[in-house]
Amino acid sequence: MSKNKEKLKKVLHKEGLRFTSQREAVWNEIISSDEHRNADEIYMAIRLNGVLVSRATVYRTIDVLVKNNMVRKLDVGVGPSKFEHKMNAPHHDHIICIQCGRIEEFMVNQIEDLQDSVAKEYGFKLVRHIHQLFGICKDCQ
Amino acid sequence: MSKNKEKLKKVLHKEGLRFTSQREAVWNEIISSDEHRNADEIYMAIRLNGVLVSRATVYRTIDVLVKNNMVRKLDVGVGPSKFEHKMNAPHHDHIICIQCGRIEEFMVNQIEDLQDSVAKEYGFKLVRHIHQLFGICKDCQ
DNA sequence: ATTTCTTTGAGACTCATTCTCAATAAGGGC
DNA sequence: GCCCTTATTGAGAATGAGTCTCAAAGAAAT
Repeated sequence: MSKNKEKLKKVLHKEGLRFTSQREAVWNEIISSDEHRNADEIYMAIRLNGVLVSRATVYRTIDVLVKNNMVRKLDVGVGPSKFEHKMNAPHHDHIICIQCGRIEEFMVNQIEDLQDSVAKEYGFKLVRHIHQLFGICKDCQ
Repeated sequence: MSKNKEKLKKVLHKEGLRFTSQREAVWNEIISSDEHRNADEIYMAIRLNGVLVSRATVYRTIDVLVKNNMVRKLDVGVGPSKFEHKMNAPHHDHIICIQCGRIEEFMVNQIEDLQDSVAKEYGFKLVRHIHQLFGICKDCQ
């Protein structure tokens, strides 16, 4: 059994949820690409593969994956949220072009550390963060 | 004429928009409080003051104010967006409790500088950013 | 095999936000 | 002030992402 399938089984078990072919199909579709896709795009991709999974199940499954840190939810400021898997991908944040929608990934250790300090200072136990820079990319300027 | 009214007039003029009593009412309501309120709360507050402004106008006006950096839009992860004015208020970002919804403000110069570096590195002209830390506050832990 | 509990799918529903369009009001020129 | 042009407004319809419902189907337990 693949490592990814293992991972899914483990998380579902931890959540007290059953391993089903639908949930596997959603997870497989999400890890099959490094694109930032919305729920509907993921749903359509699964259908194109000939598998029948409802939109509701796609949303429900994504929720579980996001909650368990396997998928990141991305609010791009306009339209539906986008999702990306976090398997083997190092942590990163995003810089987004407000003209063309282009998304680049960035990661600065110093910023991560400073975030931890802020959380500590305010007595918060940090769960996640959103850090998105919006601007005009080189091509659109 | 108050400085705030001046500011609104200037921005509306710059945008080629007219100065109207409705837009003034929305702006006045927003600067009257330092709370983080959603569009509907702002709408209701205006009505309580006896002024009649439609929901559509509240949304339309907020859009202009956000675009012109007079108001900050806050996506708190669940439910409607919240808004806060930026008059005389130094720049800050937010740390949000995912249990009780409490919002604290923080500001770290070093993070701001690092953001600028990232934008520069990727060739982006930075327009705005979202930086929100989500966690469990002291009281909810 | 029977019971129990979870999951699923189809579509209804929610609710923040945006759109429509006829009526109204600003702003500029006279 | 009065016209004229053009923008703005309000009421409610429309949109659309996401969630919920509930009967049918499937898995697990006994």
